[in-house]
Amino acid sequence: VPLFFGIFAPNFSINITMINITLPDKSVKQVEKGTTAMDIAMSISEGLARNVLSAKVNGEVIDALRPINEDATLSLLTWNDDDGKATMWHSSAHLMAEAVEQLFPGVKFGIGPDIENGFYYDIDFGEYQVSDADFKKIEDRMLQLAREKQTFSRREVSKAEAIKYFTEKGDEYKLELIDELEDGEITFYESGTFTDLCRGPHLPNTGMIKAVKLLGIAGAYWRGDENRKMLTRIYGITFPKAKELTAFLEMMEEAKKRDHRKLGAELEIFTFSQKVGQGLPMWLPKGAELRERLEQFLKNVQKKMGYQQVITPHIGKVELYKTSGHYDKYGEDSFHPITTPVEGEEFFLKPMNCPHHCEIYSSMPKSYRDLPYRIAEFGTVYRYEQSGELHGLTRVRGFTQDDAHIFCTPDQLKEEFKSVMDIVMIIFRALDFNDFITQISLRDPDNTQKYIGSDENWEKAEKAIMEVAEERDLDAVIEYGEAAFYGPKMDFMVKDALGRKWQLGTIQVDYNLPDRFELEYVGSDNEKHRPVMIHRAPFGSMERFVAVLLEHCAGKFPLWLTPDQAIILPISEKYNIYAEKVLNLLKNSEIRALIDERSEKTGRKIRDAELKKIPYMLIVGEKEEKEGMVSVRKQGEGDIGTFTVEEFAKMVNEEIDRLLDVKI
RNA sequence: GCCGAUGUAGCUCAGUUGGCCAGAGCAGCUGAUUUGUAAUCAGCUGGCCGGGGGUUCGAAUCCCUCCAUCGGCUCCA
Repeated sequence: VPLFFGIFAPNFSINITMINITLPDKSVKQVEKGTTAMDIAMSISEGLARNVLSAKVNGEVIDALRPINEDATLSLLTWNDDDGKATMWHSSAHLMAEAVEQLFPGVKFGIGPDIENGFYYDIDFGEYQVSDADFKKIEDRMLQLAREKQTFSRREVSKAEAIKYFTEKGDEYKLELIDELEDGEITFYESGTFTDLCRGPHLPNTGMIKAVKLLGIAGAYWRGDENRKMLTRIYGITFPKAKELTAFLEMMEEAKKRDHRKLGAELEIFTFSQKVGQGLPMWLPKGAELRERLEQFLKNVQKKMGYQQVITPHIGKVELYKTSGHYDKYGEDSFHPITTPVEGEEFFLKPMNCPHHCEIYSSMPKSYRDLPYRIAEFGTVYRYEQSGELHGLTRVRGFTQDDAHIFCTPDQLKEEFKSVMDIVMIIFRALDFNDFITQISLRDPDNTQKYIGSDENWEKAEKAIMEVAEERDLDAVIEYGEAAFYGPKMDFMVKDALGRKWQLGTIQVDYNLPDRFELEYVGSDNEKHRPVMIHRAPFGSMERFVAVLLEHCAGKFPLWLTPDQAIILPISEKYNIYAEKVLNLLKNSEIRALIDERSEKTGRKIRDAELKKIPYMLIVGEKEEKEGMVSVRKQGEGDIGTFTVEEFAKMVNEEIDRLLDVKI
């Protein structure tokens, strides 16, 4: 019917069915059935129509050229909408596939979706050897095809027809995908010489793609399964304007400057050595001092919150990990045990601190009056990570967790969880971390038998976590089925300079280890009971935290944390003695400072201090010496005036107190 | 671990199709200069061209292999 409709519409106007389209501003347009989003855009303005990438009809994103056949709400999607961008990038994946297929005939295609920043396509290149040297060629062909303004034509096909097409083409990957689809829900999209199995939606035409950049090439296992064939994944991004591509590339360059690996070396925070081994960071003096300040800060908070510090060894007998259950799960895929030469006893480098802490718990009998029992340790652990996984300080083989374990009764769980969350918030605030994601991981409600612990306890814990998040006004993402088998958890995630997410703080409820270690306490009823355990690490690990912090503040650490808070710049060597005097006064006020005694010009000393991101520069010359003052320059801001050393010290300490204003 | 790329001085990079003792800027050291809010000048030091093996009259340049790094995949207690 729709086919005839178009042709004979004028003669049958009396039979035309009208539909109501509600636009985002709530206005309603009455149009003929079969009108497209593009038609409606055109009726509003031609300029708008030129920018429409796709449309959201009754909540579903569809092609702007697809007929609408019933009353609907409609939003026209442009580059300013995430869904619009997604359409552009998904179509770009097709465009790239078309270009690749023309340049490398016979290649086979896996999947090619849009992603957060662009798109990729997984391709089996067969005998071809492709590398980023081929990018130029592919990009040029893509632009050439884009200029042809190819349309994307959507076609519903039967399963048999779909199978026939890809059998003839010889693409087993598409056939596997089709196999999992129901007859009647299969659609093809055809653009230029390329036809793909695809749900859509797509752009009105490829001409809207004005700028193309292929970003990378990587192996990717078919369907994410490491036992299956590795396809070649090409990442790319496209834009409706060349200028946007330039801006994107500039942003990427900026992000690289924030890379913690670069900043960590420049600011002398940490280093790696091939001789020591990959993934084994070493903290340089400035980094070690900074880390100690972070640790001290947390220790102080924890002390106020009733934690006790403990210290445990770096190795533990194999039996310890058999009891904890970690041996069965990870024994093979971990660092292998070390053995004593005479007795042949086996020890593991500790991959976590909990088993040791459980043994501390049971070293003395506990009564309900001893709970909650909170023990903390900056525990260094070692984990085998596949070599390809290592990444700066964010993914290493040896790292220190700001670990603590809380043993409590099920009734105390909620209060304890809340106080742990408060610690996380205190830390995030002191470091000005406000852009983080909170994730709550709960049981899969349809599959509760795969979790250890009673339903009653799980429900209690899950309810407690949700309530705490709500009471503290946290906008948490809830993931069902993401809980560990031993308990629900809450994680805090932060993005790095390139937008990759890293998990930092974690709070986990555990019903498993108390069982395995047979932990007990005597209740008021004089009966033995099993405590609940909470694992928690507000920083996550010192290494990863400092890495994310470096990127977060682009190397400009908060004043209380930064290695050197001020540098004294004497105008000439004549004022070095006065500079020493200023330095001593600052030391008395617990301000970390140093003197640039080189015989350089002031401009040069300022430049170097600016590049080292030292927060305050104190310039001293004849005038300052005579008056007992310092001229203060703030990093990144410039001259802020002349002060006495005491005034300056007070100003700095007040600034620090504001940041560390911790109310417990 | 897998796919792809990279590896030249502390850092950023040059080194033409293999051919004289491997170069520059910054940093460092020495000296001169004594300086007022983002680079003073001069001289010098510094490299087994990631390690090992091979091809060649000759290798930083070509081949093999190992190591490390980078971007992904898979993993992540």
